[in-house]
Amino acid sequence: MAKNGTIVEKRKPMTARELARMIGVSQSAVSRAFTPGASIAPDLREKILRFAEDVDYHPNAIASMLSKSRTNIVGIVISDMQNPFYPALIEKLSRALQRVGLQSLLFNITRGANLEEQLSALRRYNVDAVIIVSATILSGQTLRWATEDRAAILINRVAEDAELNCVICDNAEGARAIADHFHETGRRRVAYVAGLSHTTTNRERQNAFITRLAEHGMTLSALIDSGEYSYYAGRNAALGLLERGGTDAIFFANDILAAGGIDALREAGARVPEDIAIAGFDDISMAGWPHYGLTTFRQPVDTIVDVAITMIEDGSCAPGQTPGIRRISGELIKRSSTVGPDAT
Amino acid sequence: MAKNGTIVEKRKPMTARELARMIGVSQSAVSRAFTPGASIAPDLREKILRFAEDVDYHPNAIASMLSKSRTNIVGIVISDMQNPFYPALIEKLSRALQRVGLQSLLFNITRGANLEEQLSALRRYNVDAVIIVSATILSGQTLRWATEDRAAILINRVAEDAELNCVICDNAEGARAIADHFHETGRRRVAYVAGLSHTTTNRERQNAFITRLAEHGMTLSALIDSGEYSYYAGRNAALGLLERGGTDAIFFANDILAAGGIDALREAGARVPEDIAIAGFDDISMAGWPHYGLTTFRQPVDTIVDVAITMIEDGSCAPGQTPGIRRISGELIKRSSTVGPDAT
DNA sequence: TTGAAAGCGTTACCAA
DNA sequence: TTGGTAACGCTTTCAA
Repeated sequence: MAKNGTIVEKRKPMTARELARMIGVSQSAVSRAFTPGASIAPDLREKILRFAEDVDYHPNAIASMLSKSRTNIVGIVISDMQNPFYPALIEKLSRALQRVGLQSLLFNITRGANLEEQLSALRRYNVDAVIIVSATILSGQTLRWATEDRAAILINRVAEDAELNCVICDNAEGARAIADHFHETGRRRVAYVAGLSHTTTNRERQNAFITRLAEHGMTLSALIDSGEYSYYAGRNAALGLLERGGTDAIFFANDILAAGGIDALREAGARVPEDIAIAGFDDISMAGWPHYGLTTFRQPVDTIVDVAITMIEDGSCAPGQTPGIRRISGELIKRSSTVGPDAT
Repeated sequence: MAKNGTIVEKRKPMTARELARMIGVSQSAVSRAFTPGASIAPDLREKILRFAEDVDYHPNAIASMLSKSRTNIVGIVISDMQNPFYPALIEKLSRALQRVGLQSLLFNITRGANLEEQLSALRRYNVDAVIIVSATILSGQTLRWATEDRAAILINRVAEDAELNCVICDNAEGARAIADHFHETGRRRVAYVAGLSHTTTNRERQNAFITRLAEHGMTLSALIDSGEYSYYAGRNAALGLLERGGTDAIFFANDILAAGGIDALREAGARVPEDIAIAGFDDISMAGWPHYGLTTFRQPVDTIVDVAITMIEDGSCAPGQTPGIRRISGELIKRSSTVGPDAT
């Protein structure tokens, strides 16, 4: 029973030295027992591990970090948890990292506030690697500062100056697939709705899409910058397009925009896909809900995560290595928002 | 220019000792300069900090952890990122922690796999506190193991044996508010759809709801355990209830279930709220979308986060303190899923 | 294979 | 207020 209100002393965990003394071996031996591949007799290791188990000894990771100057921690920098794509990505990422013995230190940065202050812990904590999944906010300069002298990977955006490793869905491929699909399904007057127009992600999708439209001889009926990747931004953009008229298909820069677009159009009395076909990008889980049935380009999240993890493990994203961009192929997912409910 | 493929040595960061030598002061002085409230002459501190800035010296947090045996890291244990409520909570939580100088180490646990292994880093890394926001998965035993000898807070669930600190929305209050609201709006044959029926969260909502129905003399037309807190589970439950008939209102244990319910009912031709009123719990952002207009009980997420942070800061969740349950009041949000689009 | 001992970069205590 | 020095708990030489 806890002593009423009294601060009970936190029992200090056992150290390797204490354990060693108990068993009658050197402290080095204990360290080796816990170091895979260390040169130690199998039975000695066995014995030490058994004892450790009994007395509930666990090596202190902090002390280990200090002497190895390796933390087994990767910093994950994120800014946009509103878009469901990111929580889903973070979830897979952190799981995959855990599987290879890495922990995720979360940096949820806030627009406007002092970024270097928010990210200073990234350097002080000596994380082994930084994974940046924030498509927005971070300027090239901050990016360089945050990743200086440290393994770093950008996910879902590319660095302006190609000085950093990037793992990214092939946005151009996706945009072209959407354009082709619109073309095949007989759409001719097509609009594009950007999220944040200046982001690399948006530019890649937008440029490839517009180029492909031209190649097909289709008309870009409108080009809207919705200002943010949000449901409501999608609604507004769609309503604007509906009012203006002359559009029979809309490609939204991502799914959450498209979801807003679909809802707004239907509420306004337009039929999707009969009057206007809608496509998105990402394939968040909501896109597959019967209510939306959103045709979209599925980001290869699993592969992206795998590639990133591999780069961390094999050191190819370490500082000093020449950085590169890895573009991963995605997949067009056709659903009822473009082809109607009776499609294959 | 990076040397082609060569591993460039990672420039080792400067240490306090080196900086001290440069300036001609003791290493202790450097440490004090960076320690708020340490006894050091203001101008000496000034001088040291200025020098540090110039040569880009930053105290090594790892070393500091080792000697202070304080990490400024809190472990956040989560398992259910599918339900949008949790990413939103995590986001606010991590931001609030950052504001008080704490970093979040993420533990994304997977059902079934060895939990102690997944959580072992929680102990090895000596996190200052553990915040558990996983409503499911963790058994009482694992819970105790993970939080042993360590500051810990459960968010959104209560510990079976009240041995842990809990910060939780007043589920009973919310459930009663929903029941009252159904009553006021003339509903009489009401169903309850559980997520995971055995979770404390569900039990609190379910029991309070059913009790209140009885007090109002209303009929519990059905009690369904949907098996998981998911959109599709909500759909199935709703369709089942529709087919069975005899229900004019449904209280879903959370919003994501309710969203599935609304979509499924409408697709099946039922009118919401005219034929069946729908209410949820949480008030995730989607609930406010015009398409759903979901009446729900808003969890006081900001307050929950604030209370949790305060408990960590003032040490009231430290081991040895007598733990307690903090229930925070929420707010009923009336929307069109119960009162129609023309409500106030 | 084993043990002793020197770091790793701080903080904290003790004199000065 | 300052500087010297012993922890903090591990990893990693270097000898044995």
